[in-house]
Amino acid sequence: MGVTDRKEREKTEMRELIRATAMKMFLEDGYAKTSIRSIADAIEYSPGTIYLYFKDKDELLYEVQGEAYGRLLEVFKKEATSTDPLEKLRQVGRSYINFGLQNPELYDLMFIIRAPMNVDEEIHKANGGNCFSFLVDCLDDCIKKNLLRLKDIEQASLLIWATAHGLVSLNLRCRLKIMDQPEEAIPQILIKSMEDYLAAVTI
Amino acid sequence: MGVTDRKEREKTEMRELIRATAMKMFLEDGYAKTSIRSIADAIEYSPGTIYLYFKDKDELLYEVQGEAYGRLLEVFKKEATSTDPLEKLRQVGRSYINFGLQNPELYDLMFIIRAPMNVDEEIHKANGGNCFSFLVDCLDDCIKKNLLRLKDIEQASLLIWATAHGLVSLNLRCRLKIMDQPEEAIPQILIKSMEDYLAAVTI
DNA sequence: CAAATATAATGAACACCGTTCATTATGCAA
DNA sequence: TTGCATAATGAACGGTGTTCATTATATTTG
Repeated sequence: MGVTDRKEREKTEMRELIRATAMKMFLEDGYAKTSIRSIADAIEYSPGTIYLYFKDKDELLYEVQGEAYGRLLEVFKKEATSTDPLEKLRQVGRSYINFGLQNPELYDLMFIIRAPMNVDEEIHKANGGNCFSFLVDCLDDCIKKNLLRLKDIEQASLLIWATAHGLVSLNLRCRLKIMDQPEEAIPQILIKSMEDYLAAVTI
Repeated sequence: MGVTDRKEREKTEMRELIRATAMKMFLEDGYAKTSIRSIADAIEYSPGTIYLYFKDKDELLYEVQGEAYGRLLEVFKKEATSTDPLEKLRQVGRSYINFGLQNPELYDLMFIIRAPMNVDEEIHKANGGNCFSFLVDCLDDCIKKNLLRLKDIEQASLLIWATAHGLVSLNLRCRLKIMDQPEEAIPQILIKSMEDYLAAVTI
């Protein structure tokens, strides 16, 4: 039965088309401003068709989230390559912040947007797990070699992630306008802050 | 003309009624899930009436934000009273995190929600300025007495705020489910993390 | 090949949303 | 009491996510 094979292939292709289109539109206009209707328009299908391939808009979000986490992990692998554990940690920090600054809508959808993944934590572990592991492994090296003031790996990972996320997300929500800094200076300030932070926790 | 006085009083009272009702509903159900219609319902007026007192839903948000910042500042003043600058800093950190954990919807609306304050930065400075100043003053003491590894006050304020915000907001968005920790343990982990962080940047 | 069937796509409809505005009701001044 | 300014209304507009009876298409069967 070559027919059922083709059918299945067509089905996954259609799913892929919707996913890719959604990704593109989320990236450009953000999740909230991208409507199911507009996605349907873009692929020249009717709105109802989307629902034959995805349960709801959230499922589309999860799918795109997965891809986004994949991209972040790729960035880590490409940019955090130092053999010196501390330098590698600094590279991870820089990469994370740059990723957030360069892909604001993607970052939003990965870490800030509200979606009921509150319940389904498995999806989320799978999605973000690899990225978090990269950080944990990196810190593991540093702590084992006694390079940091922080001793608990999980707690240290949480702290460093929280700091980087705090910097990026406060900026994305324009909360740094409270400081007297020009717009253009912000990226460097964030990077510098992260580096100062890492320096402070380094022995 | 006592009439115009009363008119004016009634007008501000109505505005206040709407604001208070909105505050209550935002706190309970969140900003997104609270509709203008439902606010109108609650005060037994028609939806259109709201627009006689507020330009749009965002203006209502700003108003509530202002009150929320006021509450946070009150918490700071009440809970961060130590004369020891470092202990006071720790108290601020704990208060901030507890505030976020105990008022998730309020925290959301203050720091996470997207609203076009992107343009109007003055509003925001006025709103959050006092809270930020409290932190800055606190840090100023610490740095002047050479108690911290961080030397730039503004950068240090940014870092500490970012760390606390990172911890709270990652938790609010359930991103900490990635770690193998039971739900109940999270508050203590966040507090402990913040304390460990402050300890690490303390000389 | 034709008819029957299974599958895919449709798009109108539903219940919401924020917002506007012509219409109506109200309370005060003349 | 009449006229008028002000306040309140609620239907209407254009949007949203989502559902589902209907229609079109493609495959299998007789």
